[in-house]
Amino acid sequence: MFTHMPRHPFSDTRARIEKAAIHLFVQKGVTETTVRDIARAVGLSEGALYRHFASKEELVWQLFERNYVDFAGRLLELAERESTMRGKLAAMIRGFAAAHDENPELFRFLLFVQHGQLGKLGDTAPTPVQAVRSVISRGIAAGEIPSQDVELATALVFGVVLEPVQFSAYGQISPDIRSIGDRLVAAAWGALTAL
Amino acid sequence: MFTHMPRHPFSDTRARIEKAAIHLFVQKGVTETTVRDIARAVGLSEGALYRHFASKEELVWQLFERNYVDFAGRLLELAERESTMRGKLAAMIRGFAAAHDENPELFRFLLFVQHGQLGKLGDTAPTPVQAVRSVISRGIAAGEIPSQDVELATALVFGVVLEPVQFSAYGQISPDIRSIGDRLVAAAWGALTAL
Amino acid sequence: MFTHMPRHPFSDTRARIEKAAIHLFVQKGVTETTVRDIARAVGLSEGALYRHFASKEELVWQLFERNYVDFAGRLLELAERESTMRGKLAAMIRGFAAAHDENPELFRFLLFVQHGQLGKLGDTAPTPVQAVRSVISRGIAAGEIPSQDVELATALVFGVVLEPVQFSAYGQISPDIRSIGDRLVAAAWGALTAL
Amino acid sequence: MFTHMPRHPFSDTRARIEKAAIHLFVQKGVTETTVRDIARAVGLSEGALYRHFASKEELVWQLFERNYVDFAGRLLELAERESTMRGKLAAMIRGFAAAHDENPELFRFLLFVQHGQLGKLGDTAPTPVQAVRSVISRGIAAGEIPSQDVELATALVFGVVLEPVQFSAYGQISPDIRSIGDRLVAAAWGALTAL
DNA sequence: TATGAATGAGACTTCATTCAT
DNA sequence: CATGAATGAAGTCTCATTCAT
Repeated sequence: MFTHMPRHPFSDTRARIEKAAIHLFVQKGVTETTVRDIARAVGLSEGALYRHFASKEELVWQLFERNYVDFAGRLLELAERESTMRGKLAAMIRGFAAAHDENPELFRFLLFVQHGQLGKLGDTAPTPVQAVRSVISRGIAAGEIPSQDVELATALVFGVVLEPVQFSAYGQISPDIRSIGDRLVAAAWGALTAL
Repeated sequence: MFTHMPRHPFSDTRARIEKAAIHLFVQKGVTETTVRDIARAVGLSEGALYRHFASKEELVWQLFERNYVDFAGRLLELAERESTMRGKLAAMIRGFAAAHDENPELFRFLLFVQHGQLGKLGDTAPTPVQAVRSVISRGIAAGEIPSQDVELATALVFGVVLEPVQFSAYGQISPDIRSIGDRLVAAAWGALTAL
Repeated sequence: MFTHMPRHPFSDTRARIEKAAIHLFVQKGVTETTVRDIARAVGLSEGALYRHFASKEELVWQLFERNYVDFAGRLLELAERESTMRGKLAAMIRGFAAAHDENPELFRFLLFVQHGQLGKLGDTAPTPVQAVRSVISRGIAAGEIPSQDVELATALVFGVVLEPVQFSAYGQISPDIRSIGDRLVAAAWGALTAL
Repeated sequence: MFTHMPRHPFSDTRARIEKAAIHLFVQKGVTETTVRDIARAVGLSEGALYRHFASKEELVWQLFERNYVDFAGRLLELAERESTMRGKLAAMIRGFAAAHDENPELFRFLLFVQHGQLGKLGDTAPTPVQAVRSVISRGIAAGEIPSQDVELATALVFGVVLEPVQFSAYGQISPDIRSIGDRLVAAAWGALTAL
């Protein structure tokens, strides 16, 4: 009772390209993924891709920028709902876990594969790093968190959250990061307060 | 009656190639580094490189395997000198810091650039991951560390140690990781014991 | 009770395509002009162009053939009105100037961009070259023009007329070629009679 | 009694590439000539060409610039040897003819195929156009040539010289331009002085 | 007629690797 | 051991043309 893919109207081609690209980028790396790889995965000719993206580089960049900024926004929203700094930090950590579990490949693409591109994002664009740093900074100012190097503290939180995700990619650790959310929050807090 | 540089015997050419290769691999990525890049950096012709390495892939692999296993060995040695699990863990974390500070590019190459190759190392080869996991595992058995998922605990320690190194590559955090050794040890312990 | 632009009848779409094509062909060259370029310039989709022309090559060819033969006809007519060979030659030179000034891009397209296609025009088709050659030939026979190689003489006349047009495309010389008609006639005659 | 092409020493590969390229560029046009065409003509792989030229564009540009400036220099030298302006002009016209006859394809490449690139040559670089214009300008100042628009006069000379070369490419006119040198000189002078 | 996504051939270029010298 | 021209496969991208809508 459904028709077989409309030709153009509201075509989801672009979305399919993006999904396939992210999958391949995470699996093999960006440079190692050829345009042909993507085209095949989508079931399209190579040339057809260029109707949707100006270049491979552009595709990579758009994929990163849009989603990275979106993710940062999500984190900021989650933090705003909480009043204490600990609450904000916990909410953001659970936000990381949720983002990962909803779309593990996108998460990996943003946080691992393309994290090197971070420098290209204008200084004003909101980033997850800034979101976390800001809360830590205010937590220290408010006396909720022991006085310490803010940058290092931010790194510790990121390490506690991201490394388990890395490990989960190699087995052993469950890919269901949300289920260990409490543990990650506790660990992050433990790392921040153990001086 | 004076000695010239010896012609070939114990030539340091190979070492110079390795150093240049690691530098470029860390800076631009392995795939993005061409054989010509390496040849130029060493001041050698492209063809000449193949007298020293069978292929680019081989070069990468040897660079990784030898140094990774060496590093694992160093960590094990450091751990052996300590009696308590906490002591062993602290020694290994300081070992990470020392290894980084001695040769930051090699450290990054092993832990970030090529960590994906980990799977290719036969299961029996000693690795830093195993070294840390083993100590944590025994620490839990000995009651020194609260009972918990060993794999996740290992990931937490790695995160606490590696993420600050990542951050240091982008500025802000000092590249002198040894100087924050105590802080990293405390943070790792805090993460492990905060349940 | 008012007329809208008629839908298709005598649609000027084809004319707009031709004009845009010539403009681009002269500006960037035929090969360098893409079908998409033309479509955009006309404000039409790429596919739609193919309702008007079977192929890009066809478009180029028709543009050349039709206009080139028309131009030759015009020259012949102008020549016929004069009785002396010098008069005919002068009329034709002024015909070149007039044709240029009326539509410089078309003129350039015919005489510069596509002059290489001349060979494809069946030997019987009238061409500007034949028109000029014929008059010179008869002028020599009639003793009005000194005896000389007809082909070379034809080339000289073309050179005297076309090169100023070329120069006018790069500035310096006024694009109003008609205004230097007398000078061109004199120069051509000078070249033909200076032996 | 001769060896079969030395491998590298004083290899003439570059010269062979240039010759083949010019031949093809003149025959089919620059855009219409593919790198593969050139490679085949030289008996080389496509990739090998890039050891000798950074890009097709670079090849075209170098071919044009170097030879065009050389040619201009030659003309200037020829002109210097004469004292009268008419003598200088005649010498230059014979210089055009000689340059053509020595290497017709190079001549065509410079004067027809790539003459559009003229604008890319810094304003200071000597060009054949400048050489001719300068002599005409001085000839007018000296009263040897009737007063007239210098730019137009330059165009007339170029037309008288170049158009016969164009015609010779299509047959009829002999490709031996030197043999009609006197005629061209006379025609040019006739065009300049017929007011 | 018009649209615009899609195709497929082919263009330019890069690069790991080989090999005669 | 070293050189560097050469190869051949592969990669990114363009473009004339087709076709379902």
